[in-house]
Amino acid sequence: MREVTASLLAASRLIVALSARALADVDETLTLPQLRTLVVLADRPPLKLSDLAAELGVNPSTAVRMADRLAAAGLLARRPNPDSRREQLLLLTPDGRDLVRTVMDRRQAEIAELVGHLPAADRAGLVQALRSLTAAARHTYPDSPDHPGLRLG
Amino acid sequence: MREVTASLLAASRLIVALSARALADVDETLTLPQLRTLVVLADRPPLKLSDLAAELGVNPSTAVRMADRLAAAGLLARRPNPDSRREQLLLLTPDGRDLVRTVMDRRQAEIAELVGHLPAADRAGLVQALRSLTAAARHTYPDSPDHPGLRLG
DNA sequence: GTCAACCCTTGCATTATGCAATGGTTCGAT
DNA sequence: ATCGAACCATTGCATAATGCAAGGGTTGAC
Repeated sequence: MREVTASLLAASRLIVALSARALADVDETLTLPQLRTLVVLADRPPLKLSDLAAELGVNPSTAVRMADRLAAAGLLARRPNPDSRREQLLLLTPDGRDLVRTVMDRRQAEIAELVGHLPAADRAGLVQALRSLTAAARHTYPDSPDHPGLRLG
Repeated sequence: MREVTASLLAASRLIVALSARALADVDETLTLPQLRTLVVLADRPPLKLSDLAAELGVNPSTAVRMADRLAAAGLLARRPNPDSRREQLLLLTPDGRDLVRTVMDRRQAEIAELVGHLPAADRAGLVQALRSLTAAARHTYPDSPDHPGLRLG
């Protein structure tokens, strides 16, 4: 059992490190929270600020400032909601969308290269085992209202 | 291939979330960087500050302030190095050691519970596949002088 | 004995974060 | 219709984490 957890932790560290590297390779200045914000906003209809905050699991004030910085960097745009003057809609600019796509592609490539070194049998076993694992997580944590970080795609 | 990376990313997110939860369950106030610092210092002979900084991959000034905070919290102690007056040795207090052990145990338990829901076959396949993966990483990134985050235990 | 290299520290700047207070907006109940 | 509760974004204040640059003490080699 100790072996399982140890290998899981090592693999997780590895993926995190590769992800961080993919980000750094694409843009030295963008931080991880900033990327996370952009990712949440990508491929989704415009979000109002409070929904973004909820999605990220942070305080609204944090989301406000994050939006400030990303807007200043030209990656995000604020639009008034025509249906409600107290709300504001956030969406990515074309630059923001491009950046997200580039980083994601890069990460995909980094991980793919790693997995490419794996024997085919291990590769199949990996998918099978990890699917089981996230399924088990879904079972253990049925739905995570208070754990926004736990997104089991 | 897309499947493999997607499942890897999902699993990594899961492990990270569980780790964060284990920490929060044990101590609401301790931050992740602080825990990481304590972990580096645990089970190791006293480190001088510059070595700690190198181990963490941060600027020495960051390590100084981290040590300040952890010392203020009673988790870490500074000792003059009898062999060199310009150096300083950092080590955990008994409280610090206890805290690290508690958090690690908790994390271990969280992950173990998850893995416990896995069919035995998947469990074996998981270890095998993850071992292959970290082995592949070792091959792809022979030794990581500039990637202190990449510890393939 | 001098000077370069090393070590820790501190000042300054920036990002990320939460809590509390505030002013504007919406909506339902009266 | 209006009044108050709920909602929304924002800002002030505090703290942690981080890097860069400068500075003062210490060591060691030459």
